[in-house]
Amino acid sequence: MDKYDHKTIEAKWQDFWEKEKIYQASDSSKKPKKYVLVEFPYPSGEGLHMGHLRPYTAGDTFSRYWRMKGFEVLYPIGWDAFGLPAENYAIKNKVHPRVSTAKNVENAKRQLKSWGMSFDWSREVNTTDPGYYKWTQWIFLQLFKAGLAYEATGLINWCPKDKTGLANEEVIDGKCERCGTPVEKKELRQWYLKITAYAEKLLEGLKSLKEWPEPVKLQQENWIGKNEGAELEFRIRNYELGIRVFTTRPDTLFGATYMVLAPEHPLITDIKNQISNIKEVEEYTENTKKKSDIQRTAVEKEKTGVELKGIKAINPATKEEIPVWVADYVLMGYGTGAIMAVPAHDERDFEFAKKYRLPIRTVINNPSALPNASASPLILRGDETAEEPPLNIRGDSLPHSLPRAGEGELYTGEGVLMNSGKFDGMDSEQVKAEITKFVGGQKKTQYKLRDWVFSRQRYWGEPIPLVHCEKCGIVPVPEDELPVTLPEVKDYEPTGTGESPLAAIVSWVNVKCPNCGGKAKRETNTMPQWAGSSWYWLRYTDPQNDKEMASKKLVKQWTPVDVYFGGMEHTTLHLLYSRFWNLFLYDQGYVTAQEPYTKRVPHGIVLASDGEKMSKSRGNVVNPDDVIEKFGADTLRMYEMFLGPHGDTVFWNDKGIVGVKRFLDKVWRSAVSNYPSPSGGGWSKVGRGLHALIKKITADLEAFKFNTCISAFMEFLNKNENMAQADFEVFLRLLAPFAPHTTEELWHQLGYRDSIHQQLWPEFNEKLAQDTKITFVVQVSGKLRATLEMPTGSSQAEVKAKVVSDKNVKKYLADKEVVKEIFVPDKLINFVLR
RNA sequence: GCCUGGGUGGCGGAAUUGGCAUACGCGCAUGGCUUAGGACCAUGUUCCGAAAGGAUUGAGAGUUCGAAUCUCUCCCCAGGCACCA
Repeated sequence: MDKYDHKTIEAKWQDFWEKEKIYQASDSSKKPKKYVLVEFPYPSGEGLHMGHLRPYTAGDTFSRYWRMKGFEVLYPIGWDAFGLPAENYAIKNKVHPRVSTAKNVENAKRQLKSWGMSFDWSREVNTTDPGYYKWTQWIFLQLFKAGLAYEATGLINWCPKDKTGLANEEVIDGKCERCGTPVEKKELRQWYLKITAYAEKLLEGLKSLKEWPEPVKLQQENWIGKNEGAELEFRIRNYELGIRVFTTRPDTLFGATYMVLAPEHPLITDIKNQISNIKEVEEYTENTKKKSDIQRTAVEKEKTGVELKGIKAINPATKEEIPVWVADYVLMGYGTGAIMAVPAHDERDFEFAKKYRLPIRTVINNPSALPNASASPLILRGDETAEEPPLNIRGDSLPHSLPRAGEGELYTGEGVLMNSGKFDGMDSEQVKAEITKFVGGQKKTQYKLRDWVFSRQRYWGEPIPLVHCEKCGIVPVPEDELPVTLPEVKDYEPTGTGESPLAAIVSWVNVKCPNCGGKAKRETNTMPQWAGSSWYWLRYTDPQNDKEMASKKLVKQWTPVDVYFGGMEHTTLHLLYSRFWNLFLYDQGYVTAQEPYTKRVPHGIVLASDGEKMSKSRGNVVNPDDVIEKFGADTLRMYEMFLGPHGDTVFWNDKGIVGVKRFLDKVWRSAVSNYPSPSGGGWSKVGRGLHALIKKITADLEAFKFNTCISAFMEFLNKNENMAQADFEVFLRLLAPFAPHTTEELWHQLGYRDSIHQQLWPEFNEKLAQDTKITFVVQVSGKLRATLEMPTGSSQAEVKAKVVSDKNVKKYLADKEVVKEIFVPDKLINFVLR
């Protein structure tokens, strides 16, 4: 064979690997372990796409590398198969999701095998398998028993197209994460997981994740959104209840000239009969409800609000009576749903005060503002108690006590207090605690993270294993009755009323209470798709266990995951959720690692060559199956890596692939023409360069710089087309994780019987990896004037002696005085002229 | 608006972290092989210039013997968050 026939060869070795089971991870191995994880795919009808190839190839290459390094590597795969597409397909075509899913799994599995992935198929899991979701339900029950799952009625995100509630994390830019439909707010009874109880631990844990990329950690940190401040109470005039507010700036309390309640704030209904313009207020709050989140939070939008006439709050610091407003720029979901407004020191309050002519009182001195008010006559300072009152434009003195409505200056920084009674002259940063104490408030930590809306009004998900009993209330299904299996339904169509299609299966819904035996109904909501993936890496360690989620011994043996390849888009979804579940299971003593993933390696997205997302409607999809048909898996894998750095967005471009194909053909030709018969052993004359190659490939692999590995291979082969056979064998071993089929075939052609993937990774000798000669850079005043071949380790004197005789350099040095000479060993010599 | 990345030939990208900018690949050009080729092989290919030489890493400044790399100002692109008090 003088040409590499990828179809025959790749199929042949895929069968061989499967038969020999060389990629199965052994629980009883004496070798040190490594756990390589890739995000398991959703088996869609379209099959796997280029986007899957990127992390899977990286994980595969890495697994192969670690196996050759002598580790027992666990590289498992499974199916995240609950979810909407299968269900929507069922609605349309009346095919049970179980059936279509099985078909899609079959196809995706064929694809993964054709890519030459070294997965351990004996550990395959499927989230829709009752033997799997039994344990998803079991974990839910543990959360429930720990008080971390609760039912509540509240305003939640609702996707009108998918007809289900959504978690906060599933709303991207105000739209449904799955289908892109603008999300609405709906008042619904929902199950929540109290992820907020783990806010601090999730934040704390990030600090221990030394091998996570900073941007990923930062994004999670921002999502959790910790904010330290104070909770203060403002009394309402002639009323027993007060208004509690959260603020990060208690130091500006003296500047709080009004208050704002969120439109949903319960106080508005409580004091309804004291509000003289209640009609106007209710009209406003009703209007707000109708608006979508997108409309409500649009930045360009001008702020609106209505004053609660007849209501006055009392600023606890100044004892002044201040107006109370309702405005939709205050959100019910954060803090207490009410704020103290300090227009002089908060941008939003400033804007609002300007519009509605509310008083703006400066209480923090802006150190960068000009001290003399007359120097900037347009800026009015409010009720400063300076001895000489500031001047307005006409030069008149201003009234002393009250700030002029709607006029003033905005300054949001820290500084020295003014107009703040006994706190005047103190530093704003230091005075925060004191002022909080002065008005009887408390220090308070707020998080932006919200509890996880955990129920979905859809069919194709794990049933929530709870029962509603008329007498006992909510009762968990006993653990020995798990799993609560999904019943067959006639109609998958979501009802849209906030009830799941399961509610219509009377025979399934009506049960006896496990507690009292009385009449009870099953919970009919299902879990979100994120449930199954929140613990799947644990199941891989012990996938057949029907007594436990996974045996503690095996969990301890394999976890944490050493390296987890996946997408940036899961940073505040799967990655956050699974860390939460793991932390919980850790606290309960079921898992041994506090953090599930030691290292996270994100990949860039694969876009079409037109720079757009690959999509059927655009017609720019490149199907990996077609590329494999034409070029083979090794070429596809290597080209995908060669496109660009693993973390970068890459554009698929059909044109460049021939470069990688040519390289592999060249490897093939080189082998077939140079080494027709088996022999081997020892190092040869190109050994030096080869040591350098081993060093380079090893280092770049460890740093996930796959693209430069490929260049290094190409460069080496270009220079050493006819290397000695022993060297070629080393070259093949280095290339094996990248081109598993080609290298396996050539390895066997060289006479070996074992798989190349079970060979050891080549070691390099540091001394031999160094060049014996190096090219010196000769500069005159920092400009390159010559280069010079010198033996490694040459001294300054040796280099100089050789350099000054160089014609070119002489020309530049003639009649000039050398002020300074810079010598960098094995690199450069620079003559600085006057 | 805020927070992250990033900006290098015609294109994808490389540069041992302050020391030969443009490796490797695509494309293109010329030549070879071929009945033919959009196959393969060889050579060349940052820009200006006939050459000597000069210029060049988004723009501008600075530090340094020396800057793609460090500092400052500005512009642009991608991603995340966004009326979060």
